[in-house]
Amino acid sequence: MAKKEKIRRPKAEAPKGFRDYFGAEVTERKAMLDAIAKVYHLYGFEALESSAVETVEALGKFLPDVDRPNEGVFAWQEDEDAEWMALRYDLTAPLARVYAQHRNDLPTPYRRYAMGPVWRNEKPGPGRFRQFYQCDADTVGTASVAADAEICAMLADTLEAVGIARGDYVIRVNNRKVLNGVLEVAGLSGDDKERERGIVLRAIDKLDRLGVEGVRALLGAGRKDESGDFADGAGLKDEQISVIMTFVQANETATRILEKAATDEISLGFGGSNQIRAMYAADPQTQRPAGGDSVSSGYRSTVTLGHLGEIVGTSIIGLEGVSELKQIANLLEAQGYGPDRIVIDPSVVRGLGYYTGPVYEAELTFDVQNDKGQTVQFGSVAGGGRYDDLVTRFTGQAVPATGVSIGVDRLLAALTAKGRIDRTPRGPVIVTVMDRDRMADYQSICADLRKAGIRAEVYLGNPKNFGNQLKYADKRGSPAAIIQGTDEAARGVVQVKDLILGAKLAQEASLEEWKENPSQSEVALSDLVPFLQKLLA
RNA sequence: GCCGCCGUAGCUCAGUUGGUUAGAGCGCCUGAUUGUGGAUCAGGAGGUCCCCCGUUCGAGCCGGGGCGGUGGUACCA
Repeated sequence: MAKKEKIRRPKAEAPKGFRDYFGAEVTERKAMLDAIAKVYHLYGFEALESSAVETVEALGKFLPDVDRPNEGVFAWQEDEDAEWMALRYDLTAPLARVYAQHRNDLPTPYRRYAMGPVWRNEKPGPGRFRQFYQCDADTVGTASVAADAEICAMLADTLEAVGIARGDYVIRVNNRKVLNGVLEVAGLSGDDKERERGIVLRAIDKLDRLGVEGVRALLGAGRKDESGDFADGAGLKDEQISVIMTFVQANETATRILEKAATDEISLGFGGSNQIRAMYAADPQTQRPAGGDSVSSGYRSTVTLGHLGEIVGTSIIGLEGVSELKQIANLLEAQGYGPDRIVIDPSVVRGLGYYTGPVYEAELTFDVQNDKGQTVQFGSVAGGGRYDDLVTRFTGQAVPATGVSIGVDRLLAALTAKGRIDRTPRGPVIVTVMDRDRMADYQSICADLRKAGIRAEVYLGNPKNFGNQLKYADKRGSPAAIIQGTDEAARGVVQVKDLILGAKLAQEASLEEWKENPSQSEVALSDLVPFLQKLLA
């Protein structure tokens, strides 16, 4: 019999890896973007908004499979023979295209900032989405390390501008040239060693997670993890592995050198306090420099640079890298950005293949708890570096560039988890509807509030059940409700119900007490605006 | 991609050795109460038990396959 026809309904669900952002989430992010843009602008960078869609060809050769370009990116073809199009996966590749296209009209160096969503077609995870915001600043057209130093300084200013206190973050700087020098010493500089270099790079990047032995395994035969998955190794010889491991353990070695210096000083009858403090100016787990104290961190940087010089030996490129790091440190010091905030850290490599010089990364040094109360490793909130070959793809000419990218969503999540951002929604004042035929009066009250700059609205739902109107106001997080029945209207007054106070009383007081004290005041209509202004203050 | 765990109401989950009509809490809706939020009380709506095949007189439960989710790992321009 009239069995209900099965209607196939669409699932009301955002696609995997995507989500919706409500109210405060949107306004908070906008406030953060504005704060970041203000700093970028102050440093002389120009705004740029480029298209969200690019041709796959322009986006780059970083796609693993030309026949299936939607691996990792959202890409499509209009028809069989048409060009592949894709949503941008970062803001750097589009910048290279924009600069190449408009280079005759743009100043050199070209300094621009850009912000907006980017898309990646990858497996989503907790706190990891397929659409997220980036906020970048880049300088195109100069090879000077002063550009790199400037970006590091600006990154420090930016983090402080969005509410991260000095000491709650550290910016780590390294140089790909140092790593390339090490690879050269290990005999991995040939064009045919591309694959090995990639594995080495990624292995070093995982030091903090896999530990020294894990990295060593990846450099050699490979590594089988607890989940049963096997990762292919680079298959290097023992001598090669030990060269690279010396580099990998550079931070630990720096600690040991400082330790020895301290004991030597003490055995000679000196205090050795600077050496001891420098020894401890690092994360106890990873031995990565942690900033925080200018003198000891500076001392540590000097030791690290000296050690790096020894590792790269006679490699020209390696020595160049060490020298650039020294220059950057000096430039930053001169501007007042000491090693308490920006440190030299050889363990920073960044996974991306396109970096050619200095690379940098910003990390938060305070603990962040997740919803289960566990302390969670937050990783980096911003990163960047020098990429001298990206524009060359278009022009054929060498166009050096350097820049930084801030992961805005991550930064927001960290600040929210830390309680630095107040998430309690603040709703509008609700003008309730007591008499349905007096809507015009209510709208008029509401209009007066709006003219005075008070966020307000008239209840537009079904006014039959008055209780529902207050429930609505409650759900909106409204600070107050305005009530005016026939009685009040005749006397030219309104009832103002303080919902925040009321809710507080409801928790503490008994039912009877609460009913008797409705946290409500009668106010003359003419006094309503000043009354509310005082209440909302 | 690989490995493990999971899939029952909007949410969190029970569900006995395989047995009739699948339950609870929370949430939602209606009413007690068309002039007052919380609480209480009464009532109500809401399910292809992820899908398919098989075993069985009989499957939410057993077997096989698929799909989906999740955690780890790999990749991440």
